[in-house]
Amino acid sequence: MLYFADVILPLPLKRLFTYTLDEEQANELHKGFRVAVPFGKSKLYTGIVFKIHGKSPTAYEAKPIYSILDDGPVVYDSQLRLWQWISDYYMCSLGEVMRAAIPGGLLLSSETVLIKSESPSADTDHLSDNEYLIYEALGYQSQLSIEEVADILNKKQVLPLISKLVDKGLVNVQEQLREKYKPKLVRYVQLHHSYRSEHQLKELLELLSQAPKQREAVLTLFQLQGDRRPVKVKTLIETSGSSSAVIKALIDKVVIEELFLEHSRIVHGEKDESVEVNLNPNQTAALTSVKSGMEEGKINLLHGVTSSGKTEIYIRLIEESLENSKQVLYLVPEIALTTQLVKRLEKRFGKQVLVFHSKYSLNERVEVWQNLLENREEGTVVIGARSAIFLPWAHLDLIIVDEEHEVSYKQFDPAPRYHARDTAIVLGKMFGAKILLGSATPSLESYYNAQNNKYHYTALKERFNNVLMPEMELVDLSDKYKRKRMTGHFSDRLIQEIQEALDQRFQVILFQNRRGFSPIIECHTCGHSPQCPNCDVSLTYHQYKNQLRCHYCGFNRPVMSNCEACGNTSLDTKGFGTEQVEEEAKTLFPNHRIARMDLDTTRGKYSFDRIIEQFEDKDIDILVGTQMVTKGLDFRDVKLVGVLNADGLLNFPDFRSHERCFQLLSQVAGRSGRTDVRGKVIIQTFNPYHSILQQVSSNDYDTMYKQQLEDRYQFHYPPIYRIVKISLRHRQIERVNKASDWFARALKNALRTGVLGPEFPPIARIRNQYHKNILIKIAPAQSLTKTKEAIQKIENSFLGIKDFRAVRIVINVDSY
DNA sequence: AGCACGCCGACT
DNA sequence: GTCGGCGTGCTC
Repeated sequence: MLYFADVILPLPLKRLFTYTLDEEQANELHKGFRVAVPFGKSKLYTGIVFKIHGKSPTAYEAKPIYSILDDGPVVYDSQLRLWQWISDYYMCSLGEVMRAAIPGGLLLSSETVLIKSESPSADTDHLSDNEYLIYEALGYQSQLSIEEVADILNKKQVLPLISKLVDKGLVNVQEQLREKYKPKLVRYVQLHHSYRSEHQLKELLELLSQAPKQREAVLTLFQLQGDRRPVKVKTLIETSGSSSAVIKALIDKVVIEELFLEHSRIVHGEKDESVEVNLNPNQTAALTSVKSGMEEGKINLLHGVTSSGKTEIYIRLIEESLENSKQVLYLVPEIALTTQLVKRLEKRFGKQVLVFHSKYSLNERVEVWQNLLENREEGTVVIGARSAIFLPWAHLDLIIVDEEHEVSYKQFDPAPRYHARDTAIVLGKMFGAKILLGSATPSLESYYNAQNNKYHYTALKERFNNVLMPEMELVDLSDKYKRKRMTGHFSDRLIQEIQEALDQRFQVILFQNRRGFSPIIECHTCGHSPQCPNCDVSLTYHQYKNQLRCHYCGFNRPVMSNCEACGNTSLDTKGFGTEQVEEEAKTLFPNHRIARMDLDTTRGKYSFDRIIEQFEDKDIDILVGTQMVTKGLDFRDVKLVGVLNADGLLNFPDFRSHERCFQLLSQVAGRSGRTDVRGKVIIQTFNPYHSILQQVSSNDYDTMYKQQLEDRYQFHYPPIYRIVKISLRHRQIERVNKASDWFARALKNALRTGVLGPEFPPIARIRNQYHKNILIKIAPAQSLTKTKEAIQKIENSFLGIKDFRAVRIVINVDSY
């Protein structure tokens, strides 16, 4: 009997790869195990076993696997089914799903190393200089990596030289598997076993009477070691007041022995039994409604305005699942994963809380994964960003998708371009889990489903503790400019309100959805503005480094004082970002502490938390920020929120821009106000009569929904139609044009209707590559599966055309 | 995705 | 003459 394993490799390749197994391996190996397999020219990859069977491949001879890496599955069957669904639905390979799903730390990769041949032929005379250099280096070092060889020789292409050395029998090459995950080891000590009894100890202490420090350390260790457990070196040093030199001396004398124990990197917060979660009548009613929806087996949408207390409802539901030792997935958008929220859950659920998040290190993510594999039967709640859907769930009981409308739930690049909310729903269905989507401003998709009775809908319209909705004021910028009532980008109204809030010792949030100082530098004389050499965009001015940067390719260069086109010094800035707002605010309010929160100031793991903490502690009076400040923050003392310019949000060339503008502004607005003081929101705009801004200021979700839905009907967009975007790109504009024309024509032939383009996107060239998009709109009655099959077929023929093969194609299902 | 092979221009 | 640029093809 022959055995074969179909293996998923973490590569963007459509097919699986088949390897042979011997009898023993076939008995040990199962679906979902990791294996190391040779692939291509003598490289080892980590793969996941997808299927074990006895059908020999006919077209080629399968290679044997290199080794089995696990004694239990790392990915469960249900996970693999989810992978398959993602691969089918989002039109990507299983390998791409695998790469997104498995934490990098679990993927071993191999490295080719050079080692000295065991029986070196003495023939070193006929070596070239370079060959001799390498041969000599191997005399000092037992092995050399390819990179090291390249470094020694100071050139890139070294493989021909290496194969010459191999041919001459002087060196051998070997593949070495490298484990990336490293358990955290902590240094412990314990008394040597010959000093464990009191009698032995006494003798020892006498022996050490000449060394009081060591004596003291041994005594302390004996006391600490009461139950014979090893003691952390750190603890011993702290309690005994000795130094590491003393410890080392004792280890050298074999009085104590050192050992290293594995420690978990998962830090648990303290459970606080005294914290009570009391629901007000509105919340209780909402909870009852959600539960009735769950009993009907429906997906639930909880529409709760900011500060209405959705989290307490989540906590109640989580509690019930955990009491039954079930698992809960609590999805949040990346930037909403704040320490505040995690702490709150930890106080309630203690060690049952796990956090899974992209700012976590490779090792930390592996440990969360392993924790779920090892504690299958325990109640656990994982709070995580979108990739948490891939964790090895065993008995998922409840999925909460908070801020359900957030666009960041959709992965943009690379594949799989999945939507975490939609995928979570599929995952939930697989487990028969209860599903709750929560938002203050639901996506049109979810609200539409609720309206059509597909989802169970629950509204929570009152803010907690009867906090009033903030008062909204639209400020007409064109009028303010005309009447010279502007100071920089601040209108007199905004300055006045800020001053008032600050005088009353309240805090202020200023929102500008653009980082940097000002996007564009423009010459007043000739109108020229510096462009990126690689992309079709103007360079963005960043003051803190006095640099012009491209946000698309990262190109940067110093700022010149003269216009490079006409030589005049009449350079001026156009548009503005958070940096400039911060600077102007500092000039306007020199006696107050002002801080900025955007991508540039929150790069580190804790920098985000630090700013939040400072703001909470009232060490910051005015916080200037991008949309980061809109997420899940709960600040007690913010009275005023100022939106510097709402127009940038309205004018995005995207069918969702109005919806997104409403959501964003509603959320910033929600940051202001508290029980006794009504908050205030000032929105500066050139379009004060724009319907979206009117709807925001009157807090009218329903009108916004109706109007937007009408647009979506009329222009064939989601949630009525489905869309698939196909992007093509290549360095040569001609090739992109020809290829996309061909592709679009083939699509039009196959689908008849709903194919738009090809068209250049607003930024046609990025990183020296020309882009062109084709949009497919799929009518409600049209089969999604059949449409995708047609696209797939066309892509396959496309790849068969020599001239087109070099053109990159990206297919984005449900593109945002 | 990697990585080799093969074909071309530009330098020690 | 070699070095390294990229287009092309293959990986069980």
